[in-house]
Amino acid sequence: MKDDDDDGGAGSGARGRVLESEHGLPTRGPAHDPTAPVPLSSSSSTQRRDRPAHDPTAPAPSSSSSSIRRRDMKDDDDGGAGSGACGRVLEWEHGLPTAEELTPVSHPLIPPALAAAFGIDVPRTAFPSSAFDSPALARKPPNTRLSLGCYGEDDDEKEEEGKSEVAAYTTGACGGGKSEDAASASGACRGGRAEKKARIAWTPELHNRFVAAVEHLGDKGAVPKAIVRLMNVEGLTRENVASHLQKYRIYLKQQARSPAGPQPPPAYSPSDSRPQQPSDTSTRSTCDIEKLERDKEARKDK
DNA sequence: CACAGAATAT
DNA sequence: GATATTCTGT
Repeated sequence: MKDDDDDGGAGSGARGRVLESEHGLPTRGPAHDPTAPVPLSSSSSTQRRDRPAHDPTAPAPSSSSSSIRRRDMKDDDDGGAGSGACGRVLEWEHGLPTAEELTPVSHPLIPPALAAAFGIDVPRTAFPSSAFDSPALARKPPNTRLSLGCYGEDDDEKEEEGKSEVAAYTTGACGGGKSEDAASASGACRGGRAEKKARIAWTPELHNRFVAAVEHLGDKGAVPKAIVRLMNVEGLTRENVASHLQKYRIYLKQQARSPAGPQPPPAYSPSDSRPQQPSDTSTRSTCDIEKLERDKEARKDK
């Protein structure tokens, strides 16, 4: 247990930084490939100081003029929402992110530094939009990348995570003891080995997808594996979902237990809470869920 | 063995 | 408190 640092209580501590992407949306194209798994993204409103200039070698996806925002939609996607957080909650209750929002939400959120480190350039849209034939395949291509930010330490830590990537857990077994190298995590274990998994942050977007998937799968089929598949979020592991699901269920139970309970701030999820309002039962909205549904089926079909 | 779920740890 | 990791049953 020499791990020490780690997140630990850190959560609330100063090191709250997580995988927040750049605050500014990088150059945004209109549409992305619907098939590509949405990279774990998170947009926090936390004021984030910019990273120092990127190296000249880095492509630096973040353009200086990041004022490109497409606000035509009725709702904004990110939950963080730095500006104006007024009736947004209501909006959420109304409709989960529209399908368009749900799927295409993919930005190259890899910190420039990291990208450079890996010698990769954030792929923009390598796939023909009509390539949604098989999302499953889509995730495989060289396109896929870990966008999971690491719950690193504070701000100025440097990423040394030696290519952990997905391969990290592949070796899983690795003889059982796994904490050893992790211990020196912060130090320098260039050896390259499975490191501690960075904590993922369940941003409103992620949670939305999660809820949508769960609800869509139904009580019966809402198991981690299925959920992960439906969500189709790059880097999201079954364990991540399992953990979240566990909590989510507890939350639901509480909700059920106190329907009239005067406990307004349960807010487990900043986004939405329950499935849908009781009002309509006939008007099945064709929304995000549908999209997911389609995706799922397509995938299944494959 | 892989997975889901609960229990526990960080 | 939020997630991760471990444990246990299937």
